[in-house]
Formats: sequence, structure tokens, C-alpha cells
Amino acid sequence: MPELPEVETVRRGLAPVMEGAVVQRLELRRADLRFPFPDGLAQTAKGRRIVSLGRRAKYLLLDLDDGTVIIMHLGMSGSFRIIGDEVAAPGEFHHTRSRLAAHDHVVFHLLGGDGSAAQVVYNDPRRFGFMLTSRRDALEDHKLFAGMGVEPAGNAFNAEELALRFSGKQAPLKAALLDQRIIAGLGNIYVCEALWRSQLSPRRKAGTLVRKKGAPTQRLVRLVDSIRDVISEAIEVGGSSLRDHAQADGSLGYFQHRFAAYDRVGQPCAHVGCDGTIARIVQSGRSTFYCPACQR
DNA sequence: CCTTGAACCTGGGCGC
DNA sequence: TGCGCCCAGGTTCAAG
Repeated sequence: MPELPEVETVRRGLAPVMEGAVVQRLELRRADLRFPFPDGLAQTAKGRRIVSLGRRAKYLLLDLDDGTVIIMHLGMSGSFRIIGDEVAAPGEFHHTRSRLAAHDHVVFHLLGGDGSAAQVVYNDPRRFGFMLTSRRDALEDHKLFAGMGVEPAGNAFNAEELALRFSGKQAPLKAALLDQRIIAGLGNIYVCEALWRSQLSPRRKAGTLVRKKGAPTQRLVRLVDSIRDVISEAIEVGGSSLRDHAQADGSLGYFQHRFAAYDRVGQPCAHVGCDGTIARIVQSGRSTFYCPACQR
């Protein structure tokens, strides 16, 4: 479930439980996810207080009080859930704590500042996710973050900035927007949605949105606005929940109900005055959904 | 530089 | 009911 809005939703769900809590134990239930866990990860985290849970692009950043940062990526199928140790309400069964399921690979056993215990469980069937560590003061130089593109929800993201990065690019817009070295955080869904909103063809060369002198075209301004809008709207409603994928608190995101292009092959294009039909093509090995009639 | 294809994994959906 | 195939929110690497 993980493009930027989903990762931000996860962050907001976990932060109240994790920030300020002490890691009593970090339980690694296998030796690796996509990569092996760093040597001594469990020992490194044990007894540390969590200073903050942040996010950069699709990465979650768990800052510990000794300057260690645990970098977490959800891959394609990663998710977190919280298990509290709340006493059952009268008349209810007491939910067994630590009811673990298949593909629960990591468990943060936490003790909150108020004395409450909680467990934060990482589940990832496909195991494309990973957890690595860095020092906070070296994070910007970390291989994963050096050369990473601009945050589409951040202040530095604007048409002038994107014009610089698109200038001279022959790559199709779809590929350019998915390139994390240009913009960091967009994935297949939100790229399709942003291109549909701005009525730009996913096949158009990125460089065609930049004027000769390097200034952004009106189309590029439209694209930037669409990206900003679609990302912020998705975050507002808790991201997309595909396959009933729940957020950390068990609730579902609702943005999938607002998809205008993604996964809507054969459905009529919703742009006013357009009688086109959403089509699916494959670009760089991934599905692109768009309206051939109005996206130019 | 650019593009494609494959790889890493598991599971859901669909056609037969 | 089962099997085989295709597809999936991401990233990375090799090869042309």
C-alpha cells in the first residue's frame, strides 16, 4: 500500500504510539526482508527511546535517542498494525496480546511514557520491504537518500524546479514522474491520477513541458498543481486501501474511491465534455491507465 | 542517456 | 475443487 500518501498515513497512525516510547524489545522473526537486517539491530534498538517517526518520500525514519535512525520501506505489501494491551472492556473478551499472523516479521515491543504497553507489528507477505540503519547526522549522505528527488508535498516542489529536472528529457512523462531521482514519493497510482487530472499523455516526452530558455510551460504548471492536489487529497482521506489493506489503527483509506484513471479500464473518462474511455497500456513494464481522447 | 526485461516474493482473481 | 496463468502499490540490475 505504499506510495507517499499511504506512507504518510502510516506515519500519522504510528507516531502517537511510537514517539516517546521506549523499545523494550525488537523482535525479528526472521533474518531478512528484502535485505538482511543490519547486524545487531535488535540489540541496537533495545532500551532506546524513540525520539520521532518521520518520513522522506516513501521511507519511514525512526529516530532513536542515541542518534540511530531505523530506515523502513514498505515495499509493495508492507503494513503496520498496533496491538495495545488495553484491558478488555466489561463484557468483552480480552484480546490476546501478541496474536501474530503469517508474515508478521518484526514486532516493536514498546513501553509508552504513560506506562502503557503496545506492540507495533510489521507484516509483509512479499517481503519487498526492508529495514536498515544509519546515523542521523549521516542520513543525507546515505546511499538511499543522496540524489533523491524533490518532495511533491514540500515547499521546494514547483514548476520552475521541475522544469530544471525535465529539461531536455526524452523519457515519457510516466517514466519521468516515477523516477525517484526527479520526484521522490510518487508511484504508479498517483502518477496515473496526476496525468489524468492535468490531461497530459503519459507518453509525452518530459522535455516538451519546458520552454527553450528552461522556463516551465503552462502544461507543466498544470501538472505540478495536479500532483500537489492529488497527493494532499489522498493524505487527507487516509490514502488508498487496495485489497482491504488497513492502516495502522485498522481503519481503511478512502482514496481508491476517487480514482479517475487507475484500474478503470473501459470506464468512461470523467472529464467534462470528454467522451473517451480509460485505456491501459504498458510502459517500462508497468500498467498505465489514461484517457487517450483528452490526455495529450 | 534511454528503454526493456527480469529479478526479488506471495497471494488474489479469473478462465477452464 | 483445482490448476495454471496473469496481475499487483517498489526498486534495482543487466543488457541492448
